[in-house]
Amino acid sequence: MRETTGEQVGTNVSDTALRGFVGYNMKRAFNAVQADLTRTLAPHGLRMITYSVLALVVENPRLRPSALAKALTVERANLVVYVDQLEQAGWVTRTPSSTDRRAYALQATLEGQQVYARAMAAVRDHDQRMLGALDPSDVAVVNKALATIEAQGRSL
Amino acid sequence: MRETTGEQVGTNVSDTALRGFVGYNMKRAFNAVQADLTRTLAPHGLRMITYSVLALVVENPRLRPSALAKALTVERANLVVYVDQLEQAGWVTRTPSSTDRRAYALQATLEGQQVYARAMAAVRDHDQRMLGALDPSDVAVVNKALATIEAQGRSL
DNA sequence: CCTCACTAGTTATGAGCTATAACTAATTGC
DNA sequence: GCAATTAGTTATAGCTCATAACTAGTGAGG
Repeated sequence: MRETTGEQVGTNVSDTALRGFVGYNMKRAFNAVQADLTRTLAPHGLRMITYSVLALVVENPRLRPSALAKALTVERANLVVYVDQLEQAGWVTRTPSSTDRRAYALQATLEGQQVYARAMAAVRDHDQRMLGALDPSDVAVVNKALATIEAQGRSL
Repeated sequence: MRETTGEQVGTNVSDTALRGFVGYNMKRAFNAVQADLTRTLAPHGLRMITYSVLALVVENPRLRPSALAKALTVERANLVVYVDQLEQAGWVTRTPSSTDRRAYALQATLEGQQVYARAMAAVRDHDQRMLGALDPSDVAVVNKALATIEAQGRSL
């Protein structure tokens, strides 16, 4: 005979109310992804945000910090710190703009490009690891839905 | 004639490499969701995490902090602070366990349940706001996929 | 029954991400 | 030319997450 005065102690804790919200599922899934991605990038000397910054700099030569901040939806003030770190690592350079003396052009050094290429391969593996159990068509649906949700949120 | 020595300045910044990763899309979408949800909960005196804690306490009477931490995948050490805040607000009580003198039983006060009910309604609106543009069948796919990704991540 | 490993809850601390305000210098619009 | 705006920066603060270390209580084996 089980007592009814005891406490919830096992794994039978109900979170059905929260599971109904996409935000809750997103947070839980993202935490798991983030943990694995952080482990994946650490050996390359990168974090999620610095990896993203490096990726855009490689992909968009002579990118301006302000454009970069806008593209990543990051505050310019915070971006400064990320670029500082990449610059100190010798992977990104700030060269004064030839047309606007307030602005800089960001560029990846050769070493920065090599680090990025290696990290990119590791991230690809990570992505496969996280999505291995998913149907490719579902992945497409998820990516599209996430983009839609993002756009919806930005418009508020 | 456009000069080719200028910097990327407009909205034509490419992030196609990153867009291929679910983690990147998840982070961006989640940031948007989080921003709106934070605004939604603030008037109720709750944050995302304290709302989640309150929800599970309401749903699972006499829940133990350790079981709660496990259910939310949160460190016990951090949970203490969240419960402290809910207790100080008068929404949750800690009563000593009758069977284990180390443990406590968490319970929502009447006021806690009322706050939760009001917040729940607001969160439901928020959820609708974020998902309004999505096909209901896609939402189901997304929720299932997120749960799968989460489970995959936890197994690493 | 006594020791020892383990568990529940807690405290303290640090790192990382985000947001905001305030500042300098340069540009642009009127 | 002057005002408003923009680019980059510095400083700061709040929230989340992770870890270590501690106290107190439990439980299993000898």
